[in-house]
Formats: sequence, structure tokens, C-alpha cells
Amino acid sequence: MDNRRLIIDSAKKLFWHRGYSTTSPKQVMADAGVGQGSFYHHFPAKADLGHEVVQENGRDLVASVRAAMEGKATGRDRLVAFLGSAGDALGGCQIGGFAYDAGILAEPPLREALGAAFTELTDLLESVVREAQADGSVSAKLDPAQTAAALLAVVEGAFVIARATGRQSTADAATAGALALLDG
Amino acid sequence: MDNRRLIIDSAKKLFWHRGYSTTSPKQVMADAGVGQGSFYHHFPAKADLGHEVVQENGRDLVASVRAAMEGKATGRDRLVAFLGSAGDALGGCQIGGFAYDAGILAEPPLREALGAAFTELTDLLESVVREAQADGSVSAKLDPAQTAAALLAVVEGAFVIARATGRQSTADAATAGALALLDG
DNA sequence: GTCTATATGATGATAGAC
DNA sequence: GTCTATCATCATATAGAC
Repeated sequence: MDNRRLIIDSAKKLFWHRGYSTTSPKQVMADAGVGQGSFYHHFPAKADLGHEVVQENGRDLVASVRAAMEGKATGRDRLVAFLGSAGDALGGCQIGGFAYDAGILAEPPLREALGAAFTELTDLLESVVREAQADGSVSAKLDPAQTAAALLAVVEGAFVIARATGRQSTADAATAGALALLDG
Repeated sequence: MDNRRLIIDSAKKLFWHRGYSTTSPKQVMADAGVGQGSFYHHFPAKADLGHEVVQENGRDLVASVRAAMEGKATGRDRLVAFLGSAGDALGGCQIGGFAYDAGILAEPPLREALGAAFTELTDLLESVVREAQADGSVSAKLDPAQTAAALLAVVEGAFVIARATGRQSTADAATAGALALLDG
């Protein structure tokens, strides 16, 4: 119905799994089933679509992390739920791959949107670490900001390693190791 | 033989910092200071150069990790030295970015070389975790393979986060947090 | 808003002379 | 081994009709 929405949804999926620079407008049009005229009417330049996609994928990721944490009894359980984000790592992180995409980094608005998404995720995790320390499920000795950063890095790294090796089990090993350290 | 080396060295640097798919043969030629005739004489296709680069960057990374660990008194100190690999994260990991590059993943030989490099790093780290447990500098309760995978993931993730936010300090926070967990 | 036709430059090469 | 010329294809649009 709404071609603009069809374009964005296709681009979100394609930029996520195949990369921004390595996906052409033509591929997006084909996937969305819209013509060139429609595409360039809604997005004068590819970067305009990219900006929208980085923002939406960032929001989606934060929302899915919040959803995965919902209903968990302790702060530690919520952190465990976050580590589960790497449970299907072969497709790559919704936004992590953009950090290595020269086409994203070359465009200041896209770069800023990417940084903002990571900052929001870090802040969310830090607040959950504090909750976990408050309810006694995680050691009070840990620095909340650094612990949150480490957990986010483990998950992002797990995506990288899984894609590099082609084996999901390498991501699972990383998150299991991180959990053991957290509980240690 | 000299131009071949110049081409490889330029490509190693450019593919590392700017990505494989987003760097053209022409850019490599310009950086290396060689002409098209020379380039295609040594590397019939871009992927042939890419294969060489993935292998060399993998070997270089393993070698630099080994060098950083050398002379450290305990296994834990060697792991700390490895965490320091993310001390200059804004340029990206020598091989980590390839995991999100569609042009690398689409070529089986490049993909295999990438996976092999990660496997070698993981194996190296696992052996160091075992040494650390043997000398008492790291808890014997930890699973060596999972702990090694987690530490590698932290470092790879630190590169991703630093590039996404544009701030080295976000990588430093992640590795500091990981060290605290390891010592915890 | 969408269509088709057209334009410009880059990419990843190949051909043949030196 | 290296050079210059050439080439097909693709990426990224723009123009104007409907």
C-alpha cells in the first residue's frame, strides 16, 4: 500500500543482512516491488533512506532488547536475556555492521544516528546493571558503566565471530563465557 | 616481485580501514603507486588480492597478539595484554570488519581464510586461559574455551562500539569492564 | 506518486603494444 | 612486467510525461 513503507522495510532487511554500501537502490526496489520513480520520489538520495534505516533499526533493536527483558525477575535475568540477543548471530547485528561500512561512516547524519543508537543501548544496559546490583543478583563491586559496555561488546563481538566462522556455536560460547564471568 | 608487495601492503591497509567491497582496485593502485597493467598482472581478479590480504592480516594480527603477550609474567597478564588490542579501536579490527563485508562472505576462499584466522585466535586465547588457570592468576572454575571466546568477543565488540560512537573511550570501558569481570 | 528514458561516473576488468 | 586504450556493467541518480 504505502510504497514508502515498503521501501523502508525492504531496506531495513537488506542493509541489515547484506550491508548498506553493498546493497544498491535497484536491489531495494526489486525487493520492495516498487519502481525507480517511486523510490526517488520518496528518497531523493540513497543516504536519505539509509538515515531512516539506521534510526529505525536502532529503535527496533532497543525495543526488542526491552521486550526480551520484560517480565524477568532479577536484573541479572534481564542481562541474561540481553546476552540472548546473539542467539541468532549469523545474520549479523541489526546495527553493528554499519560500524564497518564506509558508506555509513562517510555520511555525518548516518554516523550520528548510529552512534546515538549505541549510546542508547549502553545507557539501557547500565541502568539494568544498577538494578541487578540493587536487587543483589550481580556483584555490587562492579562498575555499572564498564560492565554494561563489556556486555554490549560481548554481544557485538559474538555477532562478528559467528559471521566470520560461519558457526552460531562460536557466538554461543562467547555469551556463555560472559555469563560465567558475570556470575563468577 | 616488488610491485606485488607494494600492492599487497596498500591493500592490507585500505581493506582494513575502509573495507574490502568499498575499496576499488583503482584506489589500491593509486596508494601503491602502480599502474593497472601491473596490478592485473599480479592479481587477475580483485578477489585474488583479497584472499592474500585476509590471510596476511590474519597472520599479522595473531603475530601482534603473541608479541604483546611476550614477556608477561602470568597468564592473566597475557590476557590483559590481549585486551589492550582494542587500545586503538577507531581504525577497526584488522580482520573483524571482513565479517560484515558482503564481498568477502560471497567468496568461499576469502570466507574460509577469515574463519581460519578467527579460529586460530580463539585457540591461542584458550591456551593462554589454561596457562592462567595453571599459574593461579585466573579462576580455575571458568571454562577455558568459553572464557577465551568471551574475551575475543569483548575485543571485537569494542572495535565495533568505538567505530559506531566515534569514541575510543567506549572501547576502553568495555575492556576495563571485562578485566574487572575476569578478576572478579 | 509513479512511469520510462536518459545521463554520468565508477567498477572491474581485457587487449595488445613495448 | 608494465603501459595505454578500451569495454561492459552497474550505481546513482535526473527529466519529463502521465
